[in-house]
Amino acid sequence: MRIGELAGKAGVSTRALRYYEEQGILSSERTPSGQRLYADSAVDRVRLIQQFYAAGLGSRTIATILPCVDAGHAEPEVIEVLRADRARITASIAQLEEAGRKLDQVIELAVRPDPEHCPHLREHPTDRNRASV
Amino acid sequence: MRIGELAGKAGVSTRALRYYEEQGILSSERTPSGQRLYADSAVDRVRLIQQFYAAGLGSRTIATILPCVDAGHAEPEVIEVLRADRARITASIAQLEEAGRKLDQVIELAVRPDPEHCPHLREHPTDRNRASV
DNA sequence: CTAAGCCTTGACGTTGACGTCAAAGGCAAA
DNA sequence: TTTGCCTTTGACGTCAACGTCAAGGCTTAG
Repeated sequence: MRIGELAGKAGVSTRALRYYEEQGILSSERTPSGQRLYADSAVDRVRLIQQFYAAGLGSRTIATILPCVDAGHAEPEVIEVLRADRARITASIAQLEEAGRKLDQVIELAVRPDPEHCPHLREHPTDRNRASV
Repeated sequence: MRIGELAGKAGVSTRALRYYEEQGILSSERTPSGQRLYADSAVDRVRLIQQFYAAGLGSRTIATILPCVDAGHAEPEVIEVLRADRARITASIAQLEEAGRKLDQVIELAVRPDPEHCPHLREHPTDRNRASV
């Protein structure tokens, strides 16, 4: 398949695909005239790349990881990199969950401004004491 | 406290603090000579801002959220924004968890290249059949 | 053969959260 | 008063993952 078809199937732009190749995380055959050709497996590969990007990993890291995915093994020092990124992801999740809880609080407070659950509302006395939900 | 002290206590750069003010998410008093002065509470405020940034929220969004945090209530349309961001965070967490699982697989495979758990290893026969963990 | 549509490389633009440097003024200790 | 560190505004730099435009070549239906 050529680049446009892959882009359509994987849900990314052709620019992105060329960028991935530039970064060494996606390879292609070439027709005699120089057009890129991809195997069907490239669709899954691109989706995997997208997933790693979504996890906050950069091109460099992904370029390190993908060969391990393919080979099924890795050098010890590379494994350390993998573990480090795994830890980063875990930490990111924790951060997100914490921020999510904070946001939930704000939403809860915003939706149901109940003074009972909101001590600091009394610090800024407004006309809310006359408001009845 | 002045900007340097706040930066130290909150663990960010002075540039970041000025940027926050520029974005309208952090306010300060000024000395007659124009230097910024912050209350002790600014430390927590900056940490909260950092947390929201870490959650992938942008300055604009944070500028929308913070007044709600302070006021303890919000307009219905703002609440929708909050919910939307909450959903984004939830989705991000799911993405991260999925990527984390993928990475775990890779690590597991890399650490213990056991053909039993790794069918595709046989597609690329190497000398691993003589390797003993 | 020719027009429409897909492809190529090259190169500059974008966005966000700052980094960094410059020139100047403020502040406290000696 | 001098020294040295802190602060100010302004403005340009950075980095990543692309977007976008340009000028031209390939491909295929008619």
